[in-house]
Amino acid sequence: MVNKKDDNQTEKAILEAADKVFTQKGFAAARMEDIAQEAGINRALLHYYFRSKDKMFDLIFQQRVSIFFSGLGQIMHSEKPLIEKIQAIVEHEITILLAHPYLPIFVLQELNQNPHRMLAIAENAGAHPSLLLKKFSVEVRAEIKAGTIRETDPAQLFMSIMGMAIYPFVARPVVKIILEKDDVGFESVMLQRKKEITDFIIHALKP
Amino acid sequence: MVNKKDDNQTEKAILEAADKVFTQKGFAAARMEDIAQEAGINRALLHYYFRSKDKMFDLIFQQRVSIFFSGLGQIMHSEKPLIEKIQAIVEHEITILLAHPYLPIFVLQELNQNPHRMLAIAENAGAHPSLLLKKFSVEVRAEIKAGTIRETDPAQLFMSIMGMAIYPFVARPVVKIILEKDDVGFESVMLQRKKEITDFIIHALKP
DNA sequence: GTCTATAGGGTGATAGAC
DNA sequence: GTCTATCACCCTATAGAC
Repeated sequence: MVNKKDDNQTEKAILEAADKVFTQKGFAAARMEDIAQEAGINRALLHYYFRSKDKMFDLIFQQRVSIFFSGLGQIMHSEKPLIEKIQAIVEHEITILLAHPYLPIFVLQELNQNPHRMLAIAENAGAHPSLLLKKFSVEVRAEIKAGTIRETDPAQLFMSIMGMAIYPFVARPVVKIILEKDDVGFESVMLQRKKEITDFIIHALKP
Repeated sequence: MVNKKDDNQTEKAILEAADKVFTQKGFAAARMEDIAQEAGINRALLHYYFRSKDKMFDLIFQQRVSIFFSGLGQIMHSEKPLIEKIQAIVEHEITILLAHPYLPIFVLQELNQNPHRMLAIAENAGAHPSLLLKKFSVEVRAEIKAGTIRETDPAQLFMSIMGMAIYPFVARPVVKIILEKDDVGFESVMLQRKKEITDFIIHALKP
């Protein structure tokens, strides 16, 4: 226990580097050399800490998926009234995606190639994906019955919410060109978008 | 010109195979061997027809982006009234994506890694991306001024339309689990979704 | 713990026979 | 045009010195 330099210092550096490289390039295009350079260390060290590229990737990927789902699960199962809940979802998604720009395209791309990974990981994260909609659906139907919102299919509504919030980040390079914005401009548009989406949905749901 | 077997028969087979493999795995993960097998031929033949993996990919990618944008451009620049135009966009996107399930995640993933490719290709396709919004914006503002729709930012509206239509396909594996559907069920939900989205937008835009 | 050197396997591309 | 054989390189992983 005497001669170790910064034990979990380098481990942390590696994890950050791996996250950056994997997230930006995807598993196949990412090379161990890229990660080592990004972390300022040697390739062999990566294997010393994490054995293999696959093991490293699984770790990173699981973390990323958790970010994507854990917060969402809490909101979905909370006791807020429907409109507030929708507002919270939108704010949460956009806030997270502003902090992690490459997150959704990375997760969705890797998931598309390995759909089975999804279940195991998401359940680990505590958010049974198939249960996400259950409570939400009940609440939507209750509001419809009470006449406070228009007749709508809960699943379709949920897809609309997620699509409006997440899609611009997935299509970021296209959006930047079409809107003629740089990164700063893009982020400012996404900040406005929080209120824009919520208003849009509230009006769309009016009876 | 006597002994050649099926000249553009194999070429066509290769293109189809390349499209399938590249679209499903992305450039980095796709191997020439995969494509050759899928086409029922030999690796060397791929190089005989298309020289290199890069050249092959560029070709496929350009075609895919064209599918994505060419039809959209026509609709955006047409003379339909606003609501009809929005309806046409939604129907067009969902129809195309039902026919090409892996298209958006593929295009968006590769674009994220090579944003510069975007411009050259999209302009080739005849749809200046930065002009896509111009006419649409004017029309939206006209309707607002006429009092037929609510005050809305055209760019935000456009992102909402595209997000609602495209996102479920990008997140297809997640959606299938959350909605507990198989492929057939997913497609039927997306068919319903055409009307769902249009209604949603019309209500959201009511003054 | 961290490095250098190298093994071992895979992949894109070409040469050359048919 | 289509195949087999092979080259040359790159990348993951490990062995071994410090």
